[in-house]
Amino acid sequence: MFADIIIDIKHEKLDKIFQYRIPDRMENELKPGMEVIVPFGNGNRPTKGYVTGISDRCSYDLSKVKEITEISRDSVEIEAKLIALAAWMKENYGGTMIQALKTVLPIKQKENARVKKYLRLLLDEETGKARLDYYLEKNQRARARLMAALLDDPVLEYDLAMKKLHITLPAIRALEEQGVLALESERVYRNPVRGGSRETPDITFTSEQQQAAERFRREYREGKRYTYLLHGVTGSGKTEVYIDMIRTVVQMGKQAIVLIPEIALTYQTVMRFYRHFGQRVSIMNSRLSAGERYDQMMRAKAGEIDVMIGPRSALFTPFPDLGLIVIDEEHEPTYKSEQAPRYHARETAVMRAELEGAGVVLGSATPSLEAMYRARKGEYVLLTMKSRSRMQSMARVHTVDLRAELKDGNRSILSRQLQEMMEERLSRREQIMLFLNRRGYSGFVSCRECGYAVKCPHCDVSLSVHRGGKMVCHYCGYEQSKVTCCPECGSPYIGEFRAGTQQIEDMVKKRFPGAAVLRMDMDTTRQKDAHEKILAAFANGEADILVGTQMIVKGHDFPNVTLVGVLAADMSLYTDDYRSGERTFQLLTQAAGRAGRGERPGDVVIQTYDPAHYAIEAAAAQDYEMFYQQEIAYREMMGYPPAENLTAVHAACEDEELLEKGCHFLKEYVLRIKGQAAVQVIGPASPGIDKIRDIYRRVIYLKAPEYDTLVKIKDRMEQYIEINSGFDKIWIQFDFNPM
DNA sequence: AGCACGCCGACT
DNA sequence: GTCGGCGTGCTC
Repeated sequence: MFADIIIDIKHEKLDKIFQYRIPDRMENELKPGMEVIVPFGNGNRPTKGYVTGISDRCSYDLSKVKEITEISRDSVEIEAKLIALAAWMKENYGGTMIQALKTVLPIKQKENARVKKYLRLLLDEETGKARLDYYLEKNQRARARLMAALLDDPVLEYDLAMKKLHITLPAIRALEEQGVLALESERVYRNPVRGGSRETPDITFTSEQQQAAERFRREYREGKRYTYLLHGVTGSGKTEVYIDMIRTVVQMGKQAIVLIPEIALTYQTVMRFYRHFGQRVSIMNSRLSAGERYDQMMRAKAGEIDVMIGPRSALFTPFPDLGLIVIDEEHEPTYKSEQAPRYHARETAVMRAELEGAGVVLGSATPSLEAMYRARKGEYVLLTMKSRSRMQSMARVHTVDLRAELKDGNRSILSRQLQEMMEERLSRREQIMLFLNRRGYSGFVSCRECGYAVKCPHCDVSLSVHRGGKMVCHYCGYEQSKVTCCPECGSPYIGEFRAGTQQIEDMVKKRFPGAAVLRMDMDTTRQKDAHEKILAAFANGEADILVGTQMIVKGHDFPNVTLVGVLAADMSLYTDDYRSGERTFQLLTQAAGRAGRGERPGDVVIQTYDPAHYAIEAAAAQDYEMFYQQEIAYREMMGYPPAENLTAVHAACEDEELLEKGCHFLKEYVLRIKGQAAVQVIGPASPGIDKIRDIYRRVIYLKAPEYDTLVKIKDRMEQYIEINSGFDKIWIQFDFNPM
């Protein structure tokens, strides 16, 4: 028997699998995920490695294969558990073990630079100079170069010295041995959370909050570890409940992870935790450098912190005794990874909790169908909070039928009712949010005579117009100047189609000249911190109206906002994936939740062309149950997740013909191996965008009632792809229950 | 990352 | 010729 092993050395060159023979005495014991000691390299020096797989065949020159020395028993528990988790992820989401390990283990990679290495000169200037002369005389140029540099600056950064001076390790080692310099490494753990007052404010719970927190506390102390789904309407105070639950866990000497969707990682959220847990809270986010993130992981491992707050990746914080994982806004699509392994944080959290004896709390105002489905089946414990805390009442929701509006001659994007209400709010100096339910900003350019749309030559997407008259591709960055006549038919009637946030901003300014308008979209938030700045400006009352896309409806409390307008509620319904209804309902509910967070009650105006659609009706009625029943019936009928399971097999290749052939063979293969299993194979189909950066893309869908069936097919397909060299140039990735 | 190998200039 | 520095390439 042979074991696949990855060597625990952080260097890209070694980022591959090495095979070792398994001695008979270990055969029964050795399992993937275990840490072992193996002889490595020419000197057979004992090296740490992780077992990623076991097989009875060996694909390497047998005479060169060595034997595993031993299983390291004193390996850190934390790592062993994370590796087991990685093995589970690899199995359930596809991809390689290395990819899985990389997502799970805090590997330094090139951000190693944060843990800086320095060269320090140990000699005084005089002896140093003498030394330099000696090296020059001996014609030892590398040493001389290094010595000269050290005389200029007695402490050099290792990386810098290597690159700028063309010095390699042997030269440094030589000087080290001669006692000329010392190789030092300094690790600077930084704590990104600081400042703020730390009075522990008393939380006054509503009875619903009380019930949820108490039930958790009781069951947790009894040693029960469940996955809870905390379904609480916007403003019901979920965060306070999380804090209380985490307290319960921390009091028992355990640690907690709080996952938040990236966008909501706001200063306020962190400060709320800071007030309760002080310096023992740390955060993770993309704004921290990779090195800083690594430092946070190390602090966690060393037991310096109790609570880690961060996006998806914080799920793998190496806590010594993990007690609880909280996933806030559980329904957010950011919890699904876009890179292999394409894991979902919710399922992975449940798995990690199981491996480590921890509990899980999923929180949302609009739970994902998946979570609610499992709760109804009894897999999760459902905790419900139906009323807003702090005596706020729910917003009133008005639906406006845009078709009727158009019939009555109003061609503006603002309905008459919305305009009236806006005027009223402006006169009362209250704030308004206008939400355009649409991704992107300005529309694409198309010809009104022949319908030709200007596309990117490298990608299968329309170019969009930016200020300054340029047309830009968002996928590859391609730019060209704006066309003045149609390249196809020569007609001069070519121009931007559909209104984006920018156009809405202009329009609103024209209609309400006295009002100060702020706009928030991809365009205005491109700079660092622009996001927070705009929101802060709006919260300070620097503007009366905030116009924006999705991003304005997340998180944030604006007590002075009493009117929210959803300009085109059904835009997100017309995408052709099965989650469009769910996404629309969630967005509308969130938008509605923005209104009336202060003392005054709020109003919400939903403008739509399809007021009878159940997602819009349910959002208008603020009735999750009604939505859930309709949506789950649809999913069950169509066999979509969570009722059944779906795998998207993405394939991409520069050669369109080769891709088509490869997909054909893949499909044939699946049809051949599936046997009597209830598997549906759909495609190869277009993934929506057929080409990005000159690389063609196709997708095959596999549908089956049981997840395991799909996992088994994935395993067979991975084998098939590896064996057949025809797939060498085709990039293939699996996506289980894609979002 | 660490080790051997081999090239190339310098010294006996 | 030989010695030693130093870059290169490989490690199951």
